[in-house]
Amino acid sequence: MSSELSKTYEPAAVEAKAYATWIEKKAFAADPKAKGEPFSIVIPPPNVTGALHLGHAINNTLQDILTRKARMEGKNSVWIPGVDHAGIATQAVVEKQLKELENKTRHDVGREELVKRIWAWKEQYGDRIVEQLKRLGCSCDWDRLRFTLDEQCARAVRETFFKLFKDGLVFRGKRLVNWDVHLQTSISDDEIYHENVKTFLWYIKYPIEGTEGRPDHVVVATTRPETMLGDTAVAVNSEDRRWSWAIGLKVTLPLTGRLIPIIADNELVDPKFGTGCVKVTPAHDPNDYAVWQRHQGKTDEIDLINILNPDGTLNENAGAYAGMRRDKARTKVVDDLKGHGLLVKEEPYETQVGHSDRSKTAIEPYLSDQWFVRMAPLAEPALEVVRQGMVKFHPERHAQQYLSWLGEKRDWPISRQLWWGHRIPVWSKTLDENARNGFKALQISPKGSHWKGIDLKAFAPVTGALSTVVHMQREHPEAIAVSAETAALSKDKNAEIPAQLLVCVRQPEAHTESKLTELGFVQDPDVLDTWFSSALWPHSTLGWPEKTAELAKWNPTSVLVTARDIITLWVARMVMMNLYNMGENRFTSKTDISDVKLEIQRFVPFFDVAINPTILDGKGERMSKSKGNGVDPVDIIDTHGADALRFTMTQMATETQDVRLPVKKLPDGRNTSDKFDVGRNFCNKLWNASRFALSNLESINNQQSTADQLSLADKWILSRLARTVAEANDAIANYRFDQYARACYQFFWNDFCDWYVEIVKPIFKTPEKAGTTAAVLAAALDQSLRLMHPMIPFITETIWWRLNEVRPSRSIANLVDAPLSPLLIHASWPKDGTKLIDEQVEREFALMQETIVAIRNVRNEHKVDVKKVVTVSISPADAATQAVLQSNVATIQLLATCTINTIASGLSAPAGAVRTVIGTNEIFIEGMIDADAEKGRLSKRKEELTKQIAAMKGRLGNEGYIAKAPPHLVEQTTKQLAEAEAELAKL
RNA sequence: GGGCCGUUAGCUCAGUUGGCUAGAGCGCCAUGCUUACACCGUGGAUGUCACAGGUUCGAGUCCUGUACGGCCCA
Repeated sequence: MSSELSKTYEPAAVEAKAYATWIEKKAFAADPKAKGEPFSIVIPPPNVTGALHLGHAINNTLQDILTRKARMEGKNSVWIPGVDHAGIATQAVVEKQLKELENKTRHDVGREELVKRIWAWKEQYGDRIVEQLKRLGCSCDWDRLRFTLDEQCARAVRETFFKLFKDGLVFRGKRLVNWDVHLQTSISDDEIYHENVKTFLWYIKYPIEGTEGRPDHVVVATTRPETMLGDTAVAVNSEDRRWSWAIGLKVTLPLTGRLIPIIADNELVDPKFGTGCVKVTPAHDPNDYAVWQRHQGKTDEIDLINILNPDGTLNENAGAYAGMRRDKARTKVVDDLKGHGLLVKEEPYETQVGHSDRSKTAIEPYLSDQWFVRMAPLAEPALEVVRQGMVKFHPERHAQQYLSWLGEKRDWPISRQLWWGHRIPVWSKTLDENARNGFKALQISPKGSHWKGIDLKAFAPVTGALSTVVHMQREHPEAIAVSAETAALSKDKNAEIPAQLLVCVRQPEAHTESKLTELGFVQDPDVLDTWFSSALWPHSTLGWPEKTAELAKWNPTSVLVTARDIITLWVARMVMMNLYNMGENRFTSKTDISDVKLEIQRFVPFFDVAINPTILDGKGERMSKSKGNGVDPVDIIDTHGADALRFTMTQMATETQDVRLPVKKLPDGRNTSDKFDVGRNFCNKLWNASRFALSNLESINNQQSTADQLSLADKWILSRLARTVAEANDAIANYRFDQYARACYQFFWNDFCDWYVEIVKPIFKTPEKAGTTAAVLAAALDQSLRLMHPMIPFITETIWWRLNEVRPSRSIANLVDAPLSPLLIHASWPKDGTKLIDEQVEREFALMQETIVAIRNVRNEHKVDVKKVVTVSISPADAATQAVLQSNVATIQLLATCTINTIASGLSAPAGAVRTVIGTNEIFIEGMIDADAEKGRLSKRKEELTKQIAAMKGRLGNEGYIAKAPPHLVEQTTKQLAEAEAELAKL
């Protein structure tokens, strides 16, 4: 299958071949009917218009680590990939293209044609991000790729909407949106830019009714005088003694003659600013709208009057100004106020005005019909599962954001004035007088703007379209649901009689839809927020509402890996919707939960939520296209390799909220960062160490993998390996990916390469004696590859193939279990080898290391030529030390380039030798040129020790310490003190 | 305005119920192409753990406050 490893590590070749092999062998394919404990992850679906960025790189690397490890552990593992249709972003891309290429707007081509074009665009470009994820090495089951707008997801969306509709959890209401009067659509906050505009601040007099000798008017200031036509109150601060007396009185609104109240609102009005009186226009200003909301249901409830048409002209509520464009109306209003002597002054003023990114026109806060999901009943169970720890955040602190946001239970606006998305499956019709009278006679009145459930019998007397719909519902209660809503928001309060009939159609069905159209019903033009479809992701991807094997096996999913900023937008909604849909509507209130605690766990979307850090540039700023500070992961894959990228990302995945990645510009204009060198260097090291091991293993004819005579180094590397496996298990179980990377790095580089490989080199010079060493070397490499595969899959897989050729059998009886597997991706995860951890061995090895380092140190300081063999004698502290050093003389001589002359206690320094001290062992190195250098070092050490001894004596002399510190620590300090004093004595 | 996070070596970050004589990688200095690897080896230098108080025998770690930076929600 493979051949020898190339002399230099070439990631591009390695990666292409490994990925192709996995695909060819269907290595990522999962089968819900296969055995094994379930493990599943659904990908946070990336935006279809997007390209892979570093956020994806880290996020998907971590998911891949979890998936690959679970797979190796023998779990029935699946990673479901998918892409998000990203409503506004995608439509904007295509609309922009339409404008550029054909100079047309969406209105020119029409809804159907635009949607067709967006699909065409998606077919052409939508796979880009998937291809990029593949280059990253993601082991997603690509046959299960989903799109939030595909048929399966659409089915789940319709089903969910229908259920919510029937349960009265979805309703239509008014809301202030950012209205683009040119494009006649609402736009989101992030599509607005603010521009400084030179205008005036106009001060207007509003006469007060019945002031009884006090000031007879208030003065309000505004930059948008025409909005006064929609004023419904004047607000003052109740603490403001200038005006508190006027609360409850009324003013006459100039030009209209309407009487509006003076109300108290301390949140809106800062008495220190301006006149202390603020006009309130709830339908045309977000702050004023908040006032309206605050006063709802209170005694000082106020009206809400919309004075605009969708095209920006004034509507009939503006009286004489109806039909004028907003700028015309402004001039006219100012003139008329002047005429009435109600304009106090005009002050030049500069203010920021929000403009639409797309049409460059000033946006208007505009009250429009929007659909909402009622949060309270859905949020409560979703809060509870997190409070109860059934869904756990990692790091834990992120649960707070989830709980506090969801705790507000603010209704979720789900409609978007777009054409690209799941269209709201509701058909509505305004009821005629006759029908309304029918309702009146039946004394049926919806509560608020929504009304749930129609008693069929009660409808018997009703005729016309209403009756037909009622019959349709009676015949097909599973297919449609009917509801009604009142007409008015404010003024028309006593008319709480259904004005609109709403029909929700469960699944697309031409017959029903045409029938409704025939009856004069019109489908809502809006589409659903993209998050509505992504909220269903953990079950819609698995086939819900069908009762599929996938759903049974893999929902709840094991873990969701995502970014911090998505906790509220997405995580919270998935929890709600999974509980609601999978729990079959049982979990919609708090009272349900206490009864069904055990049951409810089965319906969470995931058990764990792992939050990965945000990657910022070197200055701590978010990476973005406009700033040009982003690093393209694909560039890094090209220059460093995907494994290098992945290693670096893994190492950066700490528990912090964000990590910095200093960005460097390349001459060709691309961005990179030195941080990726860490990953590349590590991969290079792995590659070359493996080449070394493989070439030596090749020379061993005796493939017998028994190990009777393990050397200290053999036992040591197996002990270290066992420790590392334990560390890795721990780290990954706690989503501490950085610790996993660190453990692997340390083990492989510092222990395996720097020590074990170096020690083993001479042994292979006589292959016939290297049988045991080969067995340990092969086993160690085998386990290392398994251990690191989830993080750096390509390179480990490639080396694995070669290892399989060179030395198929790597198990060592009673020591290392290494079952053969043609592909590493399917090899078993290293067994817990904690019984191989040997403290004694590690201590002895450390003693040897310290001795070697001490000699090297002296050599370096005395500038001894690397090749020169020095003569060394050692005076060990005790017999045990002597024995250890004695039995490892060969290794010490090899790694410190020396000849050991004598090891004997009580030895005195040979004439002219430099003396150094390790603990209480004295080491004498002969033939040094400059003896002073060592003296300097030793005197520095003396100083250090003296300081430490003083500190430890101080501690031990402290009664509190002796009395309160744990005995083992006191003992330890005593021992350390004795050691330090002994060492000092030697110096 | 509310909540959360960060501030540890020149840079990027670890430091898990307080026991630290504070670590790693990069960079830096010295030295070596000893055939696995110069994307490397060997050795070395580097810190009032943001600041000010407090608790404690003992604080990078806990508490309070301040400063600076960031994020989320209003």
